[in-house]
Amino acid sequence: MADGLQMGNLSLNESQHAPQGNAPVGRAAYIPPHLRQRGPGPAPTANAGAPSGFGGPRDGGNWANANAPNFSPRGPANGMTSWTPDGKLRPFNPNAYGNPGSYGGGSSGGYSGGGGGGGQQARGSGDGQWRDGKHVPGPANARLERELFGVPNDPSKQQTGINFSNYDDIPVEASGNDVPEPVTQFTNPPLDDHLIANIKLASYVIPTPVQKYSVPIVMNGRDLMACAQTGSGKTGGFLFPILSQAFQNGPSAAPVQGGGGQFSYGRQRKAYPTSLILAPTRELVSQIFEEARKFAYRSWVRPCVVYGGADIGSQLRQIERGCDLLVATPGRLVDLIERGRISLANIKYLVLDEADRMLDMGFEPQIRRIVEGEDMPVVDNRQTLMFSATFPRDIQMLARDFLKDYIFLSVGRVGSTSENITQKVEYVEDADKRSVLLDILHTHGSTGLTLIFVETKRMADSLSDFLINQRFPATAIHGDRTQRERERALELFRNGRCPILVATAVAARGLDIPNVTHVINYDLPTDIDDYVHRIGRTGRAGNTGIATAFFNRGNRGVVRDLLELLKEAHQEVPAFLESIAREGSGFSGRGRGGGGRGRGAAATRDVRRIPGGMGGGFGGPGGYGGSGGAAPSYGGGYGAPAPSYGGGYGGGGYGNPSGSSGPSSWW
DNA sequence: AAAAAAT
Repeated sequence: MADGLQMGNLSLNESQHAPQGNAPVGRAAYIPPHLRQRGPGPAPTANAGAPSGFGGPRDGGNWANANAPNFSPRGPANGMTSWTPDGKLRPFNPNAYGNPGSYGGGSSGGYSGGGGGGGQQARGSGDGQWRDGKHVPGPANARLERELFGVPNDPSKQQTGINFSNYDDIPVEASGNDVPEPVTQFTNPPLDDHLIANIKLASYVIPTPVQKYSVPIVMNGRDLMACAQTGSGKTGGFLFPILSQAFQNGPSAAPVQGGGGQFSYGRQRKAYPTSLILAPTRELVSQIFEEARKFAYRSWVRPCVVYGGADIGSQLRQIERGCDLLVATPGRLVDLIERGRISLANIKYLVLDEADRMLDMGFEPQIRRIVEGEDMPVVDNRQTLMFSATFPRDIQMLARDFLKDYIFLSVGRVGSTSENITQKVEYVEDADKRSVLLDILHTHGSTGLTLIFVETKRMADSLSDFLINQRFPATAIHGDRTQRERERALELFRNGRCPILVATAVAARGLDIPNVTHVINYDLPTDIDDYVHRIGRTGRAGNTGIATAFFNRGNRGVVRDLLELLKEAHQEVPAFLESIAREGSGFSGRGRGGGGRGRGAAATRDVRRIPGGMGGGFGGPGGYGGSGGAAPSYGGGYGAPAPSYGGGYGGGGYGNPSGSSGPSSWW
């Protein structure tokens, strides 16, 4: 569960929002970067008021009568009787979802999803179906419900999440053309009743700020570029509207290539998901998948997950049983496409989660291949949502190529204003760290879990070794350990048998571990966002937490950001921090100027509306630093080092990655 | 600099 339980009251501070388009009045209509090279841009296909989700009746038709011969391979039963290959009526079989026998049939449609006659067709336990143009939810399933949603009052199954008060003053800024009004509740309209029921089961009470905006944006058929981090509720932010529309509109009616015959009996089947969610790490896709299972409970939508390092055979079997919503890491997905087991021809919704991390990890070629090099519908024929913690230039390029007339959403840091976490910074030289750590562990007592972050894998090993020698129940997690070891370490930590976990950045983000009462930054990260994520492992679910950081001059690169953060969160600021911050009066180490940060400002800005900027927007000299911004000071920072801006990007460097438009002559 | 990721 990446994005957690919410409770209590959330009141957005409306004064901090700018829901309606922020483009200065009087300026020519905004043309998003990705359309600028395409001449007079085509009107976006999806318009407000006419959601096109999930291949619903794009032409205004009615699903019940949809004249759509080829449904997605595991599409609606459509009221047809199901026949086996040898012409017998197939008996209802709850486990035989989409039995192969039902494909490849006659001229009329090539597909009959089975389950006709009397029985409701179920897949796995409790799943629903789409029939006669209507959503028929499956029966309740107590066991599955417990598995998905946990047992009330059972701490081991307890839902954990972000403390609700953390959301109170998260600023959200939306810009772009015709930004829809945010919603304030999980209600119908706009959300589907079945989805709302599942949201209730998951104990989500009120939408998080990002959800308040993303729900109407996505449901109005708009593309979205959201700068938000794990923990902001962004998983629900895209799952809610996507699933809601799926429930209301049914499976995709997009033409399936190859004709009906391809589904003849005995042939291996290809999956044609309607939604694709890409994320960088295995842990992340697993978490997203688990969320999707919750909100797809009893619905016709069957979520699947694929990622590397796991047995591909079982993943294939899962896909064969039906795959409407696919959560994937890029590498494994490319593999499956190459094997001909997945087609993207029916994609209606594409989500890139943690896009900046995916690029950091070198996934751009795979992502471009998936989005532009296979059978994915073009940008106008799908809805694309991108999420990214930062908005550096390579992400802007991606947005320009993958999105159309998008709405830019900027969500402030979660936890930056949290007072549930008491943050302490101690001055500790490297040589003293071990003994100070022992002091802390001795005095902190044995309540709760302690998570210790270090910068290197070697340090993780040596420190956990040291602690074990000192008779502390410690273990370690880092990228050089096998997946098994990682899972084992996490499990030991979770269940309290090893209440001390030494971790590298692998555990900093996304992982949701309940009952962490103390986070120790034995080594501070160089990126303040990492720090925020790390301390966010504690103070969750209404509990308080302590975050201790060991600081010395080696960390002066983050001193300014750290200082700013502590003040923002109303934490005590030690005097040595102030003085070290004054020492290094020059750069703050990472080129993050004043700009878009600080004082509760949203994390990032919509570069499209920088004054005077659009023309030079993407990189005229001095470029997107905004009006007159000299290169080094560069406004927002966006997490990239200052030197890389400059004029750096003229001519060759930029190229034309998508190949979708003319070469270097641009606006 | 580290981490992560298809085999």
